[in-house]
Amino acid sequence: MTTVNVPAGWPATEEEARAVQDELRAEVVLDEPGPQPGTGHVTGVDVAYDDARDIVAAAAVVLDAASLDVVAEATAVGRISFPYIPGLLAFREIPTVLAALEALPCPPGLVVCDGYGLAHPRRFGLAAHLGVLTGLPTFGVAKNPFAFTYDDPDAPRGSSSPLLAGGDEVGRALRTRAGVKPVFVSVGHRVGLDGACAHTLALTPRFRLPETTRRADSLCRRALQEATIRQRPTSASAES
DNA sequence: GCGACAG
DNA sequence: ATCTTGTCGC
Repeated sequence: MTTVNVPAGWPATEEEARAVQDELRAEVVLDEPGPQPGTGHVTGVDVAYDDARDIVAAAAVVLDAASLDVVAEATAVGRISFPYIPGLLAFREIPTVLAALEALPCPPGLVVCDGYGLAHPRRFGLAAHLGVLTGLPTFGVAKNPFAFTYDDPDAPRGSSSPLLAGGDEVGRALRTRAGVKPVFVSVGHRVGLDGACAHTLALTPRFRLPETTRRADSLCRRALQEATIRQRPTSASAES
């Protein structure tokens, strides 16, 4: 596991953060179809917090896209770099996520984020932001519709409906399990929406959420626990 | 104007 | 996100 500090010059206010989004938004690439589902590497990233101790832990888990077997993993911990403000989630997660990705022993391939890409008030959510900073293909899978609207997709797995911001389709509500609440897929960088949905279905053979986010979620929680224990030793850790 | 709102 | 044990069900 690696340790990171908040980058110098990292936005400190909402105004600065929004300005960064408005500037970087122009760098997003939307005209690439992206990698073929079921080939290469697919990497899940996720973050866990301990606000009271000002600690954030990120995890990156690389899966073989065909077998969904774990190929590699890495974690990073740091100080919380930004408060949670809807629309500015990326500034809270990105420094530690970048460190985890850089600690991987192999190329991440396609990166799946926990959150949104273009489905965002300024069309520049976490997945788009991470894609621009790394140059990697990225998309987001969120558990909630945020402030967007959608019609409930048909019950069968694979059904979908547009996720709408006003009149624009900014993503898709995708049913990954028959009759279960859909997930909300949106493009980040260098991947098309059809491809992102195909990848999401390939990553959900058994559960509503993609294996990438499930694996990254459990790993970053474990990393947070270990970081917390190191900071404030318990009797159990002191004995061994 | 106020509240809601990814994690 | 997080607070949180056992328990119901495939």
